[in-house]
Amino acid sequence: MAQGPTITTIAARAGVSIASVSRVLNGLPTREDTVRKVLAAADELGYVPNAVARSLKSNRTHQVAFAMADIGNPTYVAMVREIQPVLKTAGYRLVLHSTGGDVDDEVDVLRRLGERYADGLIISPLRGITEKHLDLLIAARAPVVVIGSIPEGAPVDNVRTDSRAGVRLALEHLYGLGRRSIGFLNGPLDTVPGAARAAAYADALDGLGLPYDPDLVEVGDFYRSEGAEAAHRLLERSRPDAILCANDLIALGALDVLRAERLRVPEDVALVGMDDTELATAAWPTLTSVGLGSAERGLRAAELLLDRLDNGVAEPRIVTVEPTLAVRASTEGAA
Amino acid sequence: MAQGPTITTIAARAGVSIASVSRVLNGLPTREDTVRKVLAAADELGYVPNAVARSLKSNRTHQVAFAMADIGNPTYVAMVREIQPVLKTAGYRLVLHSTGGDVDDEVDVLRRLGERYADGLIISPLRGITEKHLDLLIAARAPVVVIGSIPEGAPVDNVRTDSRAGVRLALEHLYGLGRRSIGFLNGPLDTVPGAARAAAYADALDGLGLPYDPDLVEVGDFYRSEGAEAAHRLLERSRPDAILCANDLIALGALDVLRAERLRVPEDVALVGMDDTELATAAWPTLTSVGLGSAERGLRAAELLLDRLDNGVAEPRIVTVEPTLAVRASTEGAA
DNA sequence: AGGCCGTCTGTAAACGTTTACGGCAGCCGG
DNA sequence: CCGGCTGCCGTAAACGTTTACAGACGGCCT
Repeated sequence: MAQGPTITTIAARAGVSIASVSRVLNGLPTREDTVRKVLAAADELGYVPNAVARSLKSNRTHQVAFAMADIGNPTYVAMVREIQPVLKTAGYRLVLHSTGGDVDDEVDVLRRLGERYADGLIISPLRGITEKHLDLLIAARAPVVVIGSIPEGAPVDNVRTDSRAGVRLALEHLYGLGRRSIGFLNGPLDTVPGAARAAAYADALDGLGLPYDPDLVEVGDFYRSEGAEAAHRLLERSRPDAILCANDLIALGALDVLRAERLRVPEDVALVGMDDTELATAAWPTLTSVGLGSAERGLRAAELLLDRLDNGVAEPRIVTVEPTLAVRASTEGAA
Repeated sequence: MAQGPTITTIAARAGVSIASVSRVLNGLPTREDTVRKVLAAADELGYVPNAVARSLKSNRTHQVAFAMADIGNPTYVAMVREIQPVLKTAGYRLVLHSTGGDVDDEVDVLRRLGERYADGLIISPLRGITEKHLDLLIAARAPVVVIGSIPEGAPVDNVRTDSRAGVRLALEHLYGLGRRSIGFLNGPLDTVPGAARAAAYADALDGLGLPYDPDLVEVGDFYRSEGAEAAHRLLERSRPDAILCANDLIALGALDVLRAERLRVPEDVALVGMDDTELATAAWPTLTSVGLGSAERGLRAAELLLDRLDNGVAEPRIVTVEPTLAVRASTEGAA
């Protein structure tokens, strides 16, 4: 594992200056036989340019960071899956941060961006943009794209989903099937998705002329076991004929409980998940689920960032991804 | 987005030399009031050290790369999920490469490691270590840990799973349940897992005194739809009383087909998946699955790499992770 | 009082690139 | 035959750090 060759080594061997070596390697116009000598020397030495030195000079790392709460969550996997190839094609590496949804961790990522280890950042803050975030965002020395909603006037690109429309899609679908007592299993209210979905649920009920019944709402966390517990609590109190879950994992938990209670899905209770992940089609009955366009949000975020990296400053842009409803057996009988 | 402050800026403002600034910021012994002046200046300027310059000097990037075929595959998600926190705790960032299982891409990752953008690499080559890999591995200027099997004597750390034992666990379980006609839906034979599992299947049958029947074996790809197609082909020819699938996705595909054919699971056909992912418990009936310790393999790989980064060279080590069998409803009746 | 030691600081080199600038040789035209 | 232009090339500076080395200064001991 000896120290690798540098352009100095090559220059010595080829009998030229390091400037010539650099020029040849970068394809700048050079006399034929100089090119030959340099390339030969580089080849014999197995030269590989040092990315760090290059970055220092060019002020470009060719890296982009992506920060999200938990790579175990299929939503984020979908995003990464879109982001990665786009970056790769454009010649960027992907640096992955799992913050666990911790605000301090998120802020830390933002601050660290000042170390210039990456040319840009895509961040999906679970707890939303706090004051601390905002200051750092404004002062950030590299472009940032936020996935999720941001405060008015924050000076960054933003990709969001219309979760209000998504919830409305789900409730209208259930309403159209004749369901009138529609429960809701939500995630924590102090998260961005949790808060947004709570508001959207109340809104959509209102739009359908249905009353808001607190007994039909339970809050847990975005995991299966917590979803099951929440479903359990809900069913102890009330007997809805449909349940909307704030993500597919919660819906799986609810499915477990419904099965244990010998309630048939969808005959007794129709079930709708959110995020439309692979889990929705793995379940039985397959889950109707509201797709919030995770993959597309990832894609658009990457595109926005690359555009900004290539073309410099521009007005902050906001992209909204439309939700979709994938109707499956958990609301419409056998698949 | 003005150019950020450097130690030179700080030095000017504090009226000291850049060496003093560096010393203060690195906590080297310095006179009290110099420390104060420097820290004050740094604070006022909002100084953040430049990671690239630091890397150039120290020859450490504090980054580790992880290369695998597809981040959409739950197996790799499990690995990343373990690798990330370990690296983070040790002060390393994670660079993610999805190679799509393409050999050239994998080789490229290995070659790029020479650019020194990362201090080490964890790689899980889908197609195995070819000659090209091997040369680069030997010449690599940074430590590499390979997840999956490697040729004898390759000079790198290695974390592997005993898939032979895993397959044996599954077949013995099925045998114990009285199944004697055990089909096998495999992935491509030119992948490492595919080849290993094919051999293990033949082996385990032999160990149980069962004949190897080519009609009971089908090859597809490691995806759900391909698994379904393979299952379909298999069932057209033969009527096994159990099917082992080379991963959970294939098993889901098989489940779809069995359901369509009105074959009951597990009464008519017992079904076993591999990898023991989240999908296994999302399915219905829940899937018995062979756990190949993806999470643990990721963890151990990260530990090996960090150890090598901290403590320099040592003999190449091989860690083997034992498989486990999670027995669920798809082989043992109602959950 | 002089020398010495210890503490702190500044100068400068180094990490591996890219690139501005000036020099040199060769060629052409006048 | 000389001046100037063109085409290549080498020298050196720069990116932002860390760090070896030497210098400055004060205090203490003899």
